[in-house]
Amino acid sequence: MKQTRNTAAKTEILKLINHSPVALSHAEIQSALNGLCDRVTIYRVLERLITEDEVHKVVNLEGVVKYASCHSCSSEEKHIHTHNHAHFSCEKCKEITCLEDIEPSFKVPKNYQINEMNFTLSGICPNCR
Amino acid sequence: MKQTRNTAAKTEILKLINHSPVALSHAEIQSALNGLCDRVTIYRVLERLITEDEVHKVVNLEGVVKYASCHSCSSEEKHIHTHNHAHFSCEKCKEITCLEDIEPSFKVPKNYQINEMNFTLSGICPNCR
DNA sequence: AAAATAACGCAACATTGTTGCAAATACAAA
DNA sequence: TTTGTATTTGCAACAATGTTGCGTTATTTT
Ligand SMILES: [Mn+2]
Ligand SMILES: [Mn+2]
Ligand SMILES: [Zn+2]
Ligand SMILES: [Zn+2]
Repeated sequence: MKQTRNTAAKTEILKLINHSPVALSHAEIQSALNGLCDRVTIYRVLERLITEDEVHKVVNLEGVVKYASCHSCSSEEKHIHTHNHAHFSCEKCKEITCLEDIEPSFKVPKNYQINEMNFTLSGICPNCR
Repeated sequence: MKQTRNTAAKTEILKLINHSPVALSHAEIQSALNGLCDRVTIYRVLERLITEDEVHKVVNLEGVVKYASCHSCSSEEKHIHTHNHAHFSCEKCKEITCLEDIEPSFKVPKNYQINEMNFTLSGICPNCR
């Protein structure tokens, strides 16, 4: 398998995501980086960070893609990585927060092979009320 | 409130969605309509159908927006409409199916006001295995 | 130091979704 | 049936997001 390198772009992007309490969009990351690298590079770095299980992708109810760090994923078990926790998407401030302690229970549908799950609650976050 | 009219575009789009076993994207609807109307009109009709609670919007794990009919929503209770059922997103054929009998249980997060939920399972659908 | 590999910038393109405005249409009232 | 009007549509223009190819730069290995 192809090895990976640490670059300024990758370091800064990961730092941004790790230090943010909410999930960040590509646009938000780009403006925070302040011209450090090209927007295509941001897409490619995010892709890399996901395959390396450093961050995960979250999509809100409107289809907006955001990226969040993997707090609850211990580094040892990163290869068996699944983000089976819930997310909250605020309708007012549009922020996405990981609700890492919420694991929904459900009956598994017959004949379907389930690999991942996305459980997103939306409404108003504590800051907005 | 503003009244709504029945047009050829609206009728055909609703028929398409109602007769499809899986959720349809704007692009799929457009190609099925075969030039019946402009693509902007499709967006506007879909918006209308959603506010009229005829269809609902589903977003898959990659952020692709699709539209599905409201089978389990009785016409009487359309004004108190919430789609609190799960969806399945196939990683192979990319189809989205409503799993209308699956309602997940979870503990409500404190301080968050929940208005909607999106519970999407993904993996391989029965047709693809 | 040289070769190999990984990451990058840039340009070009595709897809998705939005907005303004004038023309067409649906539908209810006359 | 005709008329009036609010609703819907088409078109053009635009914005946002994401992808690809390719030549250049940077990092790692030999
Ligand atoms: Mn998360
Ligand atoms: Mn559904
Ligand atoms: Zn908020
Ligand atoms: Zn499938």
